[in-house]
Amino acid sequence: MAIAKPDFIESMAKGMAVLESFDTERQRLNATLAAERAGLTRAAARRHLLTLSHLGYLETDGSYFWLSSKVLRFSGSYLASARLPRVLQPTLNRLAVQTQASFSAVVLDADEVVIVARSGNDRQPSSNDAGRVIAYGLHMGARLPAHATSTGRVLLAAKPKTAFNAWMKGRTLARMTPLTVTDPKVFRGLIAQVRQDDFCLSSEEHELGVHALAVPLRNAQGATVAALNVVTAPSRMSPQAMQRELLPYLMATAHELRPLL
Amino acid sequence: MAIAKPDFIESMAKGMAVLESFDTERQRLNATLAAERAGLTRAAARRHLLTLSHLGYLETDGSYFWLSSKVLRFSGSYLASARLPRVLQPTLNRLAVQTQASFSAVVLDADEVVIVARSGNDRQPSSNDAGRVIAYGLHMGARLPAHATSTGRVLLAAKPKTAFNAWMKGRTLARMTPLTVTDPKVFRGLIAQVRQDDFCLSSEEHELGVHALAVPLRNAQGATVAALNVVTAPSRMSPQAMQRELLPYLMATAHELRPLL
DNA sequence: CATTGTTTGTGCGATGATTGCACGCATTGC
DNA sequence: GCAATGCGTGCAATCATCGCACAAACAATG
Repeated sequence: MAIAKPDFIESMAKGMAVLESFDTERQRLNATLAAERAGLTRAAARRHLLTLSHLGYLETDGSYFWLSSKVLRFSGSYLASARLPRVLQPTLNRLAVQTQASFSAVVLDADEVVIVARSGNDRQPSSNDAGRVIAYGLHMGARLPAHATSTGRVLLAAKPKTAFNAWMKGRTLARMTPLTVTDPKVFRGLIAQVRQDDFCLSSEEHELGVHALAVPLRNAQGATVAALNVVTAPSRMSPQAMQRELLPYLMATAHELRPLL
Repeated sequence: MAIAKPDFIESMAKGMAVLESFDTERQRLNATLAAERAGLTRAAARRHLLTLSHLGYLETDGSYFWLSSKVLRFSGSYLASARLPRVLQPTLNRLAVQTQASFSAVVLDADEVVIVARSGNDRQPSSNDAGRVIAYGLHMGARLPAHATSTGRVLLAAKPKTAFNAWMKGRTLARMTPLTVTDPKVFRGLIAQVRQDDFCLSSEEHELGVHALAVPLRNAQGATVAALNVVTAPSRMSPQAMQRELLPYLMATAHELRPLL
């Protein structure tokens, strides 16, 4: 690696790697753990952790570190600036009121989908106060594996064939539940089906007890810019019923949004 | 400044300053603009911008840069990990259903409040489809000036007197609307009132056409850890009606949440 | 169209921030 | 009580980073 890269600040990249090493699974890290997750030496990791906590992005008890609410600053700015969430959020709110279900809009980032707008209760309506929580962890900014989600498949199906093949190349499809499709051949078939149907129904492939139905969101030029889905519990609605009752809402919404995207 | 600071990585701080220079007002920046906002030389700013866009946090057309959806990764991790939003979000969702109003939970960060959980429609119920949008920009991670918001005042009132005095010292209270209280003396009086009442009603001081009512959220040890508020339009509900009809919900919720915080 | 002024991209050598080793201290387990 | 493991942190070498300064692109003006 002889070439100089004066336009790439290494310690910045290391710092971001440290910040990224805090994820949904590992929420509290010390220098040693952060080092191995971020691929740095312990000393470097520690210094970056200290820097980030000085800047207010991390909190610490002296040896362990965790994310502070200051990191929400970035999502706040993104949500205020990006066209997509601004346009989608009010529509999703309306859908939630109309249908009493939970909706998410997502974009694809590498092999995961990222939730950029979200609405609805995470609880099933019920007579008592609580109701059962469905679909854990579906908050703004949450990342889910593309191959095991209805929205991910819709977005993968929207890729040009060559890009999709490149995406598939050498990839193993992680099993999330006993129902996850992990065989590449079967998976390619599913994607082909999505291309035909222009929607995707995925039953308990990402999380047991959750059905999801997704459609692509296209802009006026016909490019798919996001995917919209709705989730329900199988106990509440069969996949067939879901398709019959909720697909029209999704499609109508996609159509409405088209000139705005 | 002869002392060495081996535990503070300067370029990391610069990079974060660059990332922070994208905010709600200025969403697209080139090297020159980012430099002056972040307080760096143009060359340094450019290199950090390029690095951040290589890492996927920014998008660029070659000369201008803007935040990409990847920044949601941090808020996603935070929301999944932090106790506060995890506990509050379901409760806020329930409140929104019960009352048809909009609720936010916030924490204090320096002189701003940060929204860490949020629920409800941003539109007034109405016969036609749209309804009027109230309270713009109240999304997750949004930051509002503490002195002009009901929640901010509740959190300031919860500070120990000495800490509050330190906060006030030399501060000018920015005028957000014609109704914003900007006189320090009057403001101190308001805070004293909040200490007595244990709630705060703020009418159109942050944004015209928005009333807000807030209560503190305390944990089992009695420490105030966040504030919860509800917003409505004055046309829909007078401040008095708001206090009469919604304050009981807020107080009951604060009481319920107490053992969970 | 020429000219001047302004903004932007980037090579380069100097500089000092960054690095990782290595040591000493704290803590745990036997 | 001793070994073993983990952790914090000087220190000097080094190499990434810095900002200058120039070139190129572009804009405005005569």
